[in-house]
Amino acid sequence: MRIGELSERTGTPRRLLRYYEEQGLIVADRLPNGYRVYDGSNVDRVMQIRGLLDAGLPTRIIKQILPCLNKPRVIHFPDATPEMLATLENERDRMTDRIRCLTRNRDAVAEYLDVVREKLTAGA
Amino acid sequence: MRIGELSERTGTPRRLLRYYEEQGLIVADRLPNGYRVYDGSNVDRVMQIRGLLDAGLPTRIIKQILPCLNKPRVIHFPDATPEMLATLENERDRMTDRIRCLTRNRDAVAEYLDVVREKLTAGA
DNA sequence: TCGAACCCTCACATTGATGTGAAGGTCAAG
DNA sequence: CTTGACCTTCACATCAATGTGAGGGTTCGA
Repeated sequence: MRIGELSERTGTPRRLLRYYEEQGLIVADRLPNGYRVYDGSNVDRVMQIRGLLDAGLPTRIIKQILPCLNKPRVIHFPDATPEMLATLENERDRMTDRIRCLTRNRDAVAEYLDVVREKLTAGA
Repeated sequence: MRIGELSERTGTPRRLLRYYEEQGLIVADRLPNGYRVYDGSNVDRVMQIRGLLDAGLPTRIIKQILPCLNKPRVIHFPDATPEMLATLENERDRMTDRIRCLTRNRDAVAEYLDVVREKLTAGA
């Protein structure tokens, strides 16, 4: 598929798909005329990128964790330098922190909503 | 305490504490000379704000969910307009999405690290 | 009374993720 | 062969979060 279809299927502006490519998050083949071509796997990939961006991770970090997520677990050991492993461990922990923070606050919001709903139905 | 101490205790630049105040996320009393004064509760509050910012929520949203998080559950019903409730429900769901995404990816990173560590200790 | 260490406001700069549009090439259908 | 819907690159604009520093007031201890 070309960029327009990927854009539609992921709900992502073309502009951003080019940006993600520029940042090294996705790669695109090119047709002889220069058009970008993508295969189906890019849809999931873009969704994942958007989710992580939305969760506060910068592209720089996303680029580093994406290679860990390939389903056929192929580990490129040249990438597995000690620094890289330290970075990944650090990111893993930061993600855990984020999850904790989000969970705590989401639960509080949810509880608030429950209480309000209860009052409203009782009072009406 | 004044802004310097709050800054130290939260690891947050003064500049940002003033910014959060400007955005309506925290309030500060003022000494006669104009200096900001804070009490201990602001430490937790600032930490919470930073956590949420780090998790990708914009100040605009944080400002809306913070009132739900007061421990003595005091619900200001003037705030509880239908639009506000809809906003909160929407945010709650978005937070749930973020949690899911982060959890999935964190687990993948963790698993990757486990595999690499295993290979390294076995191979060395 | 002076200097250090605070505090204030104001304002401009930067960074990352985006929006937007110009100027132009490609291609299929009428 | 032209029109419309694609695509390209390039570049400037915006927005939120943050950095940085100027210019100036306050407080306290030597």
